[in-house]
Amino acid sequence: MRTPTRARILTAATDLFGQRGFDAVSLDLIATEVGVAKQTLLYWFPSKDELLQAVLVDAADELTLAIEAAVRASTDDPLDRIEAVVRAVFRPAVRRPALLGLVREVSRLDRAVTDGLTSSLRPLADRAKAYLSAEMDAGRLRRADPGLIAALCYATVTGIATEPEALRVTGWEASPVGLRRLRAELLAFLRAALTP
Amino acid sequence: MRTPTRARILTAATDLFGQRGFDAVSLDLIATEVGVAKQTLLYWFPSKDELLQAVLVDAADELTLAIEAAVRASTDDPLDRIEAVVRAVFRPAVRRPALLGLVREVSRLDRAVTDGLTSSLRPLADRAKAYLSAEMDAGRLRRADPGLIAALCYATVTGIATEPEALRVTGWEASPVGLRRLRAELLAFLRAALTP
DNA sequence: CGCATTGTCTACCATATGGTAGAGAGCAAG
DNA sequence: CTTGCTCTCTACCATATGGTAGACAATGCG
Repeated sequence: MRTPTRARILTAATDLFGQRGFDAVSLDLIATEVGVAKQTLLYWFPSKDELLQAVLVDAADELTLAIEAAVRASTDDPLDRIEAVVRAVFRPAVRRPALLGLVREVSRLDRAVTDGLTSSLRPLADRAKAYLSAEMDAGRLRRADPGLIAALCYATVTGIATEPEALRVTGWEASPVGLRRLRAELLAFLRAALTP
Repeated sequence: MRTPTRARILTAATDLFGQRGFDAVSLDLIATEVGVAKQTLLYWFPSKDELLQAVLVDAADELTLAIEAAVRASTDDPLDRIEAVVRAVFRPAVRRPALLGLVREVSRLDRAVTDGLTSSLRPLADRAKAYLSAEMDAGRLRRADPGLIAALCYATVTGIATEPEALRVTGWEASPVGLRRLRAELLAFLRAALTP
């Protein structure tokens, strides 16, 4: 109960929006989850839309920070670096599936709400593109469209991290060992897809 | 207006559920889209949940048929066959983005509603697994866990097909030529990821 | 103390939504 | 014609939801 109310609202809203989708989650539900009255939510965030906005900014910041830290801590080899980034994204994605689920929710929402998010992610995407392009020129990555490669990697990682249903259909089980195997296969898959 | 009402309701509901999510779409909206009164919907489908169920079954059937046709029409080479399947899924996915969006929506819904869908897709997944496994044994595909490979391919294809936002951030544009480039890169990506 | 600010709450409200009840039009069969 | 069946509609209803108005307690400050 020591955590400030605003932050608790934000994390609860992130989880719920990411798991069930924006429209499926009512303010009352979030309030109950936080253990507070609905009006306290509306005190901190004037409307449900503004709450969503704040949640999106928050999630983008968290992912951006994780990715940048992974990049700085990794070696120069592009495949290692990509692996480090994927690991950095995979960890929070597994701990809080809602986080990436939220990113996917973006495609469902109004452009007006998500424009801020996409524009805040664009620099990151641009840096990734430039980096991939340079490494392709150096012959250390398979030659391809850098932007689409970035999008494909993103799609693979978020797709696999946010769809336990699809994994269950193929017989995968959600255990620690299953998770390790999944991560290992994901990394091998990307490595094979990107090796020159 | 010649199309039977029931079918028109189904396609409208598929598009709307897939694009905006189940909870974001009201019966009134679907009815307006179809050009019919809400009670006509409730005549054909006793409740919103049963409408969803029917929509899911319908979508699964459509995808299954497209995939099976592609498999039958393709050569024996596994990489060609996978390419054929991806093309078969990519085409309806582009024409009606909602179709795959709907499949992804499944992870948000109650297990009770989606159990029918997953169990109807399981035979397809099992056949894919067995096929991949055999081809790996024959040395024509990179050795890996067949189930997870199937899931990864699925995640990549649906991820890229259902998230125009992510593509826009990386500078991609939604034109016929952009679409062809995207498909080409997707196929090259998968081919590289699966080649021994 | 006086008093303004901050944060949380109870009490409402207008609207939208899923769903019910039942009427009526068109039509095929007896 | 009449009867019954299929299909669509208008008229409602109960509930849930996002949001407003304002009371009440705590806290910090002159």
